[in-house]
Amino acid sequence: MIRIFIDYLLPIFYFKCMTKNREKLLMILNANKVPMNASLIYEDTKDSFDLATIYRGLNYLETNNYVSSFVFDCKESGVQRYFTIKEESHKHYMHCEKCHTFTAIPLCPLKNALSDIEEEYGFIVDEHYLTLRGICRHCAETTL
Amino acid sequence: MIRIFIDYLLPIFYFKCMTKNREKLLMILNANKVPMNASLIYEDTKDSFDLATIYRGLNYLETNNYVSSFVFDCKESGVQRYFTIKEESHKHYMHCEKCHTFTAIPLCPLKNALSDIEEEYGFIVDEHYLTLRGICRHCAETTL
DNA sequence: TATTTTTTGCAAATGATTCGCATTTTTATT
DNA sequence: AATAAAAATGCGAATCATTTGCAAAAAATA
Ligand SMILES: [Mn+2]
Ligand SMILES: [Mn+2]
Ligand SMILES: [Zn+2]
Ligand SMILES: [Zn+2]
Repeated sequence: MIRIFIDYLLPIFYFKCMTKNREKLLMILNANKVPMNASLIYEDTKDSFDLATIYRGLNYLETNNYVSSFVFDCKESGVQRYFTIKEESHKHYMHCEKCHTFTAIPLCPLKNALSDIEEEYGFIVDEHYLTLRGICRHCAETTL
Repeated sequence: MIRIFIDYLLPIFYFKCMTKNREKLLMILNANKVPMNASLIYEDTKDSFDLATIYRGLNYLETNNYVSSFVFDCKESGVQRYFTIKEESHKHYMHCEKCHTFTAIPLCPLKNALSDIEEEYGFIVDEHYLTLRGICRHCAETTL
């Protein structure tokens, strides 16, 4: 299997503890570039490995900073955790409730806002979660 | 039971279909002013009514626009849905991972950003979810 | 008051995620 | 390479928030 990864996003000891399964998970997330949940990944890798292994693998990858995740309540498939490869900058997403896909918002619209809030409320912000829900351009055009 | 509600936040036919239980849910949410999940409310109303009724009541109140909700993954209590009374303007919250409470962010820091995104990506934004996770002022001061 | 509709309590079902444990694979040590 | 120790996997069972079926209770309507 060919290992294609962008250096800067990988911890130094990449090959340490990187099993075939974990690597496959990374490949899938890297190939799709959109947030995927466990069952979506399971589809992608059918009969290749177990769902529990996928969950365990994703958790491992997250605690070791290869991927990050968020929970989202899709009107079609309910509340699930979605995973993405960690990139240079963190990302937020818009979710279309017609085609149920995620689209990345290239730059975080909260840059200044967060430091303002920290200053004003003395709250130390470790993480922030932002998701938009609506109708994507494509679905808006093809008026179903 | 005394009915204290702020007019503007209540649909016109407030008393229609407003059962004792649903009213109690509103009272609790209105009294606490912070996002509460079903079990939290259940504590508050112990032996008064059933957990399933709480869920059903909250769902009713949400579809009828009395309350709104979001899912949040608290490091202590996991992924749960939190409900708040609907106020004039929608609200976002900071969650402290030391005392596990929510604090409202009085004004939404996404005002302009959203219309920019709609314009740039042709995505129609129906809802947006923003939550901050960190350490609140109080917990930061009392260095545990 | 009688009839219809809605809500409730309780128990059982659901669905995403986790966990226990025996087995297999990987890593470290002779 | 062979052996011993450690970590990962598959499978099934457990967990936990939330939902649902159903019969009884309450509320709305006639
Ligand atoms: Mn969706
Ligand atoms: Mn918490
Ligand atoms: Zn779409
Ligand atoms: Zn705190």
